Amino acid sequence: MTSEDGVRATFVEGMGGIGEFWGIGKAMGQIWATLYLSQDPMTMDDLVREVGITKGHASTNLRALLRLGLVSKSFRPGDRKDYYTPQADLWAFARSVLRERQQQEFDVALASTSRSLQQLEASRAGLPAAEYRFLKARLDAVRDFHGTIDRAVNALLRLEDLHQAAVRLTSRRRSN
Amino acid sequence: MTSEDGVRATFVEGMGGIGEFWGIGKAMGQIWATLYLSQDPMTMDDLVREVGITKGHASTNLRALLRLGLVSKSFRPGDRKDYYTPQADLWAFARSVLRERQQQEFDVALASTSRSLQQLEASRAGLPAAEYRFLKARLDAVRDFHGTIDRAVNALLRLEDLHQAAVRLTSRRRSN
DNA sequence: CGGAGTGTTTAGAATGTCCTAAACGTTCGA
DNA sequence: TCGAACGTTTAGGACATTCTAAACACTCCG
Repeated sequence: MTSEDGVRATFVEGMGGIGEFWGIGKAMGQIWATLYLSQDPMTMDDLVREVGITKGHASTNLRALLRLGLVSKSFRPGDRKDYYTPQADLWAFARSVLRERQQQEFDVALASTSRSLQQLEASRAGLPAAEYRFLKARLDAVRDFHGTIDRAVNALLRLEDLHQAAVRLTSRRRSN
Repeated sequence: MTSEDGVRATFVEGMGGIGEFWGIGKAMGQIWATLYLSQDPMTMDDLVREVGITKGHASTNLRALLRLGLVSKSFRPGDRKDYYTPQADLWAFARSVLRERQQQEFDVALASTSRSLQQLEASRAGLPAAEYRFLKARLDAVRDFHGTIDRAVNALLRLEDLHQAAVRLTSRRRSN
């Protein structure tokens, strides 16, 4: 029980909240935060002790973190334990999370809108012309909107240095 | 039961998913979608019928939608019903949702990180110098990161035409 | 072999969120 | 004043999610 424990506890708790908020779960946030404030790689047992979750839960969440590239695993000769290291580059971290969310969003949104448009065309004959035009215009607007967002996010994700883009965006040059 | 019902059902269901995904809830997404595909303002009873939720639930979610500016309310002389109209400008819609999330995120993230930093300073005397420097560096990195993101999002929110920014971002001019 | 050390899987408990049903309050017109 | 129309609030049920506990599988070493 050293004197910096409060520091870690506060930060870990906060990252738990952020993890929930961004849809990656409280435990994942807490695990990542714990690793992030550790000078050395940690084992699953270390995490079980420090985060206060069970081994099984740690296992599941570590696997998810590995899949997202938010944590990496390493080994030591003559030691059967796995050692975990956090992705400490916060911009890479953000890119991973954003990429994941983008993927999910894209699936559901694109599917429903384009399917609606197909159905609209299919039933065009049975509709009043004004109704058809109205629905077409609205659904097209959604599709265009989504397409633009999607391209913008992908452009962001392709930037090797997201940080630079953010700084540039912040510097309020009026470009017109 | 006209032939375009499938169109609406598909889209409404999809927006329900998107609402969940963005943390505003399924019902809010569905209600907004229903209004968006209606040529005329709708009453709460209309929505109860079309979306298939109860009056109470509709009431709660409509209030939330109003608060976020995603829906607006109007009246007709000699008619006690409230009439609801969707925010049909999708860029304004996105701005509202983004603003809301930004607010929440900022609260939790800033609070935990800066509190951690305070605690770190408070317990500085009892810490090995190397440990102090390590924690300070990591927490500072988080705070800087968060500050940059926060400024970037606020810059986006201030743009009167978010669409233009997205289009510009997409057009991949190498600016260095 | 057998047993200790490590990580994974799973059944179910705990928790939180969403939604309904119904009571309630208010306003308006007969 | 009464009752109908409309919207709000609330108690609780249904559901999904998250987490625990414990069984399980694998590997290595004595």
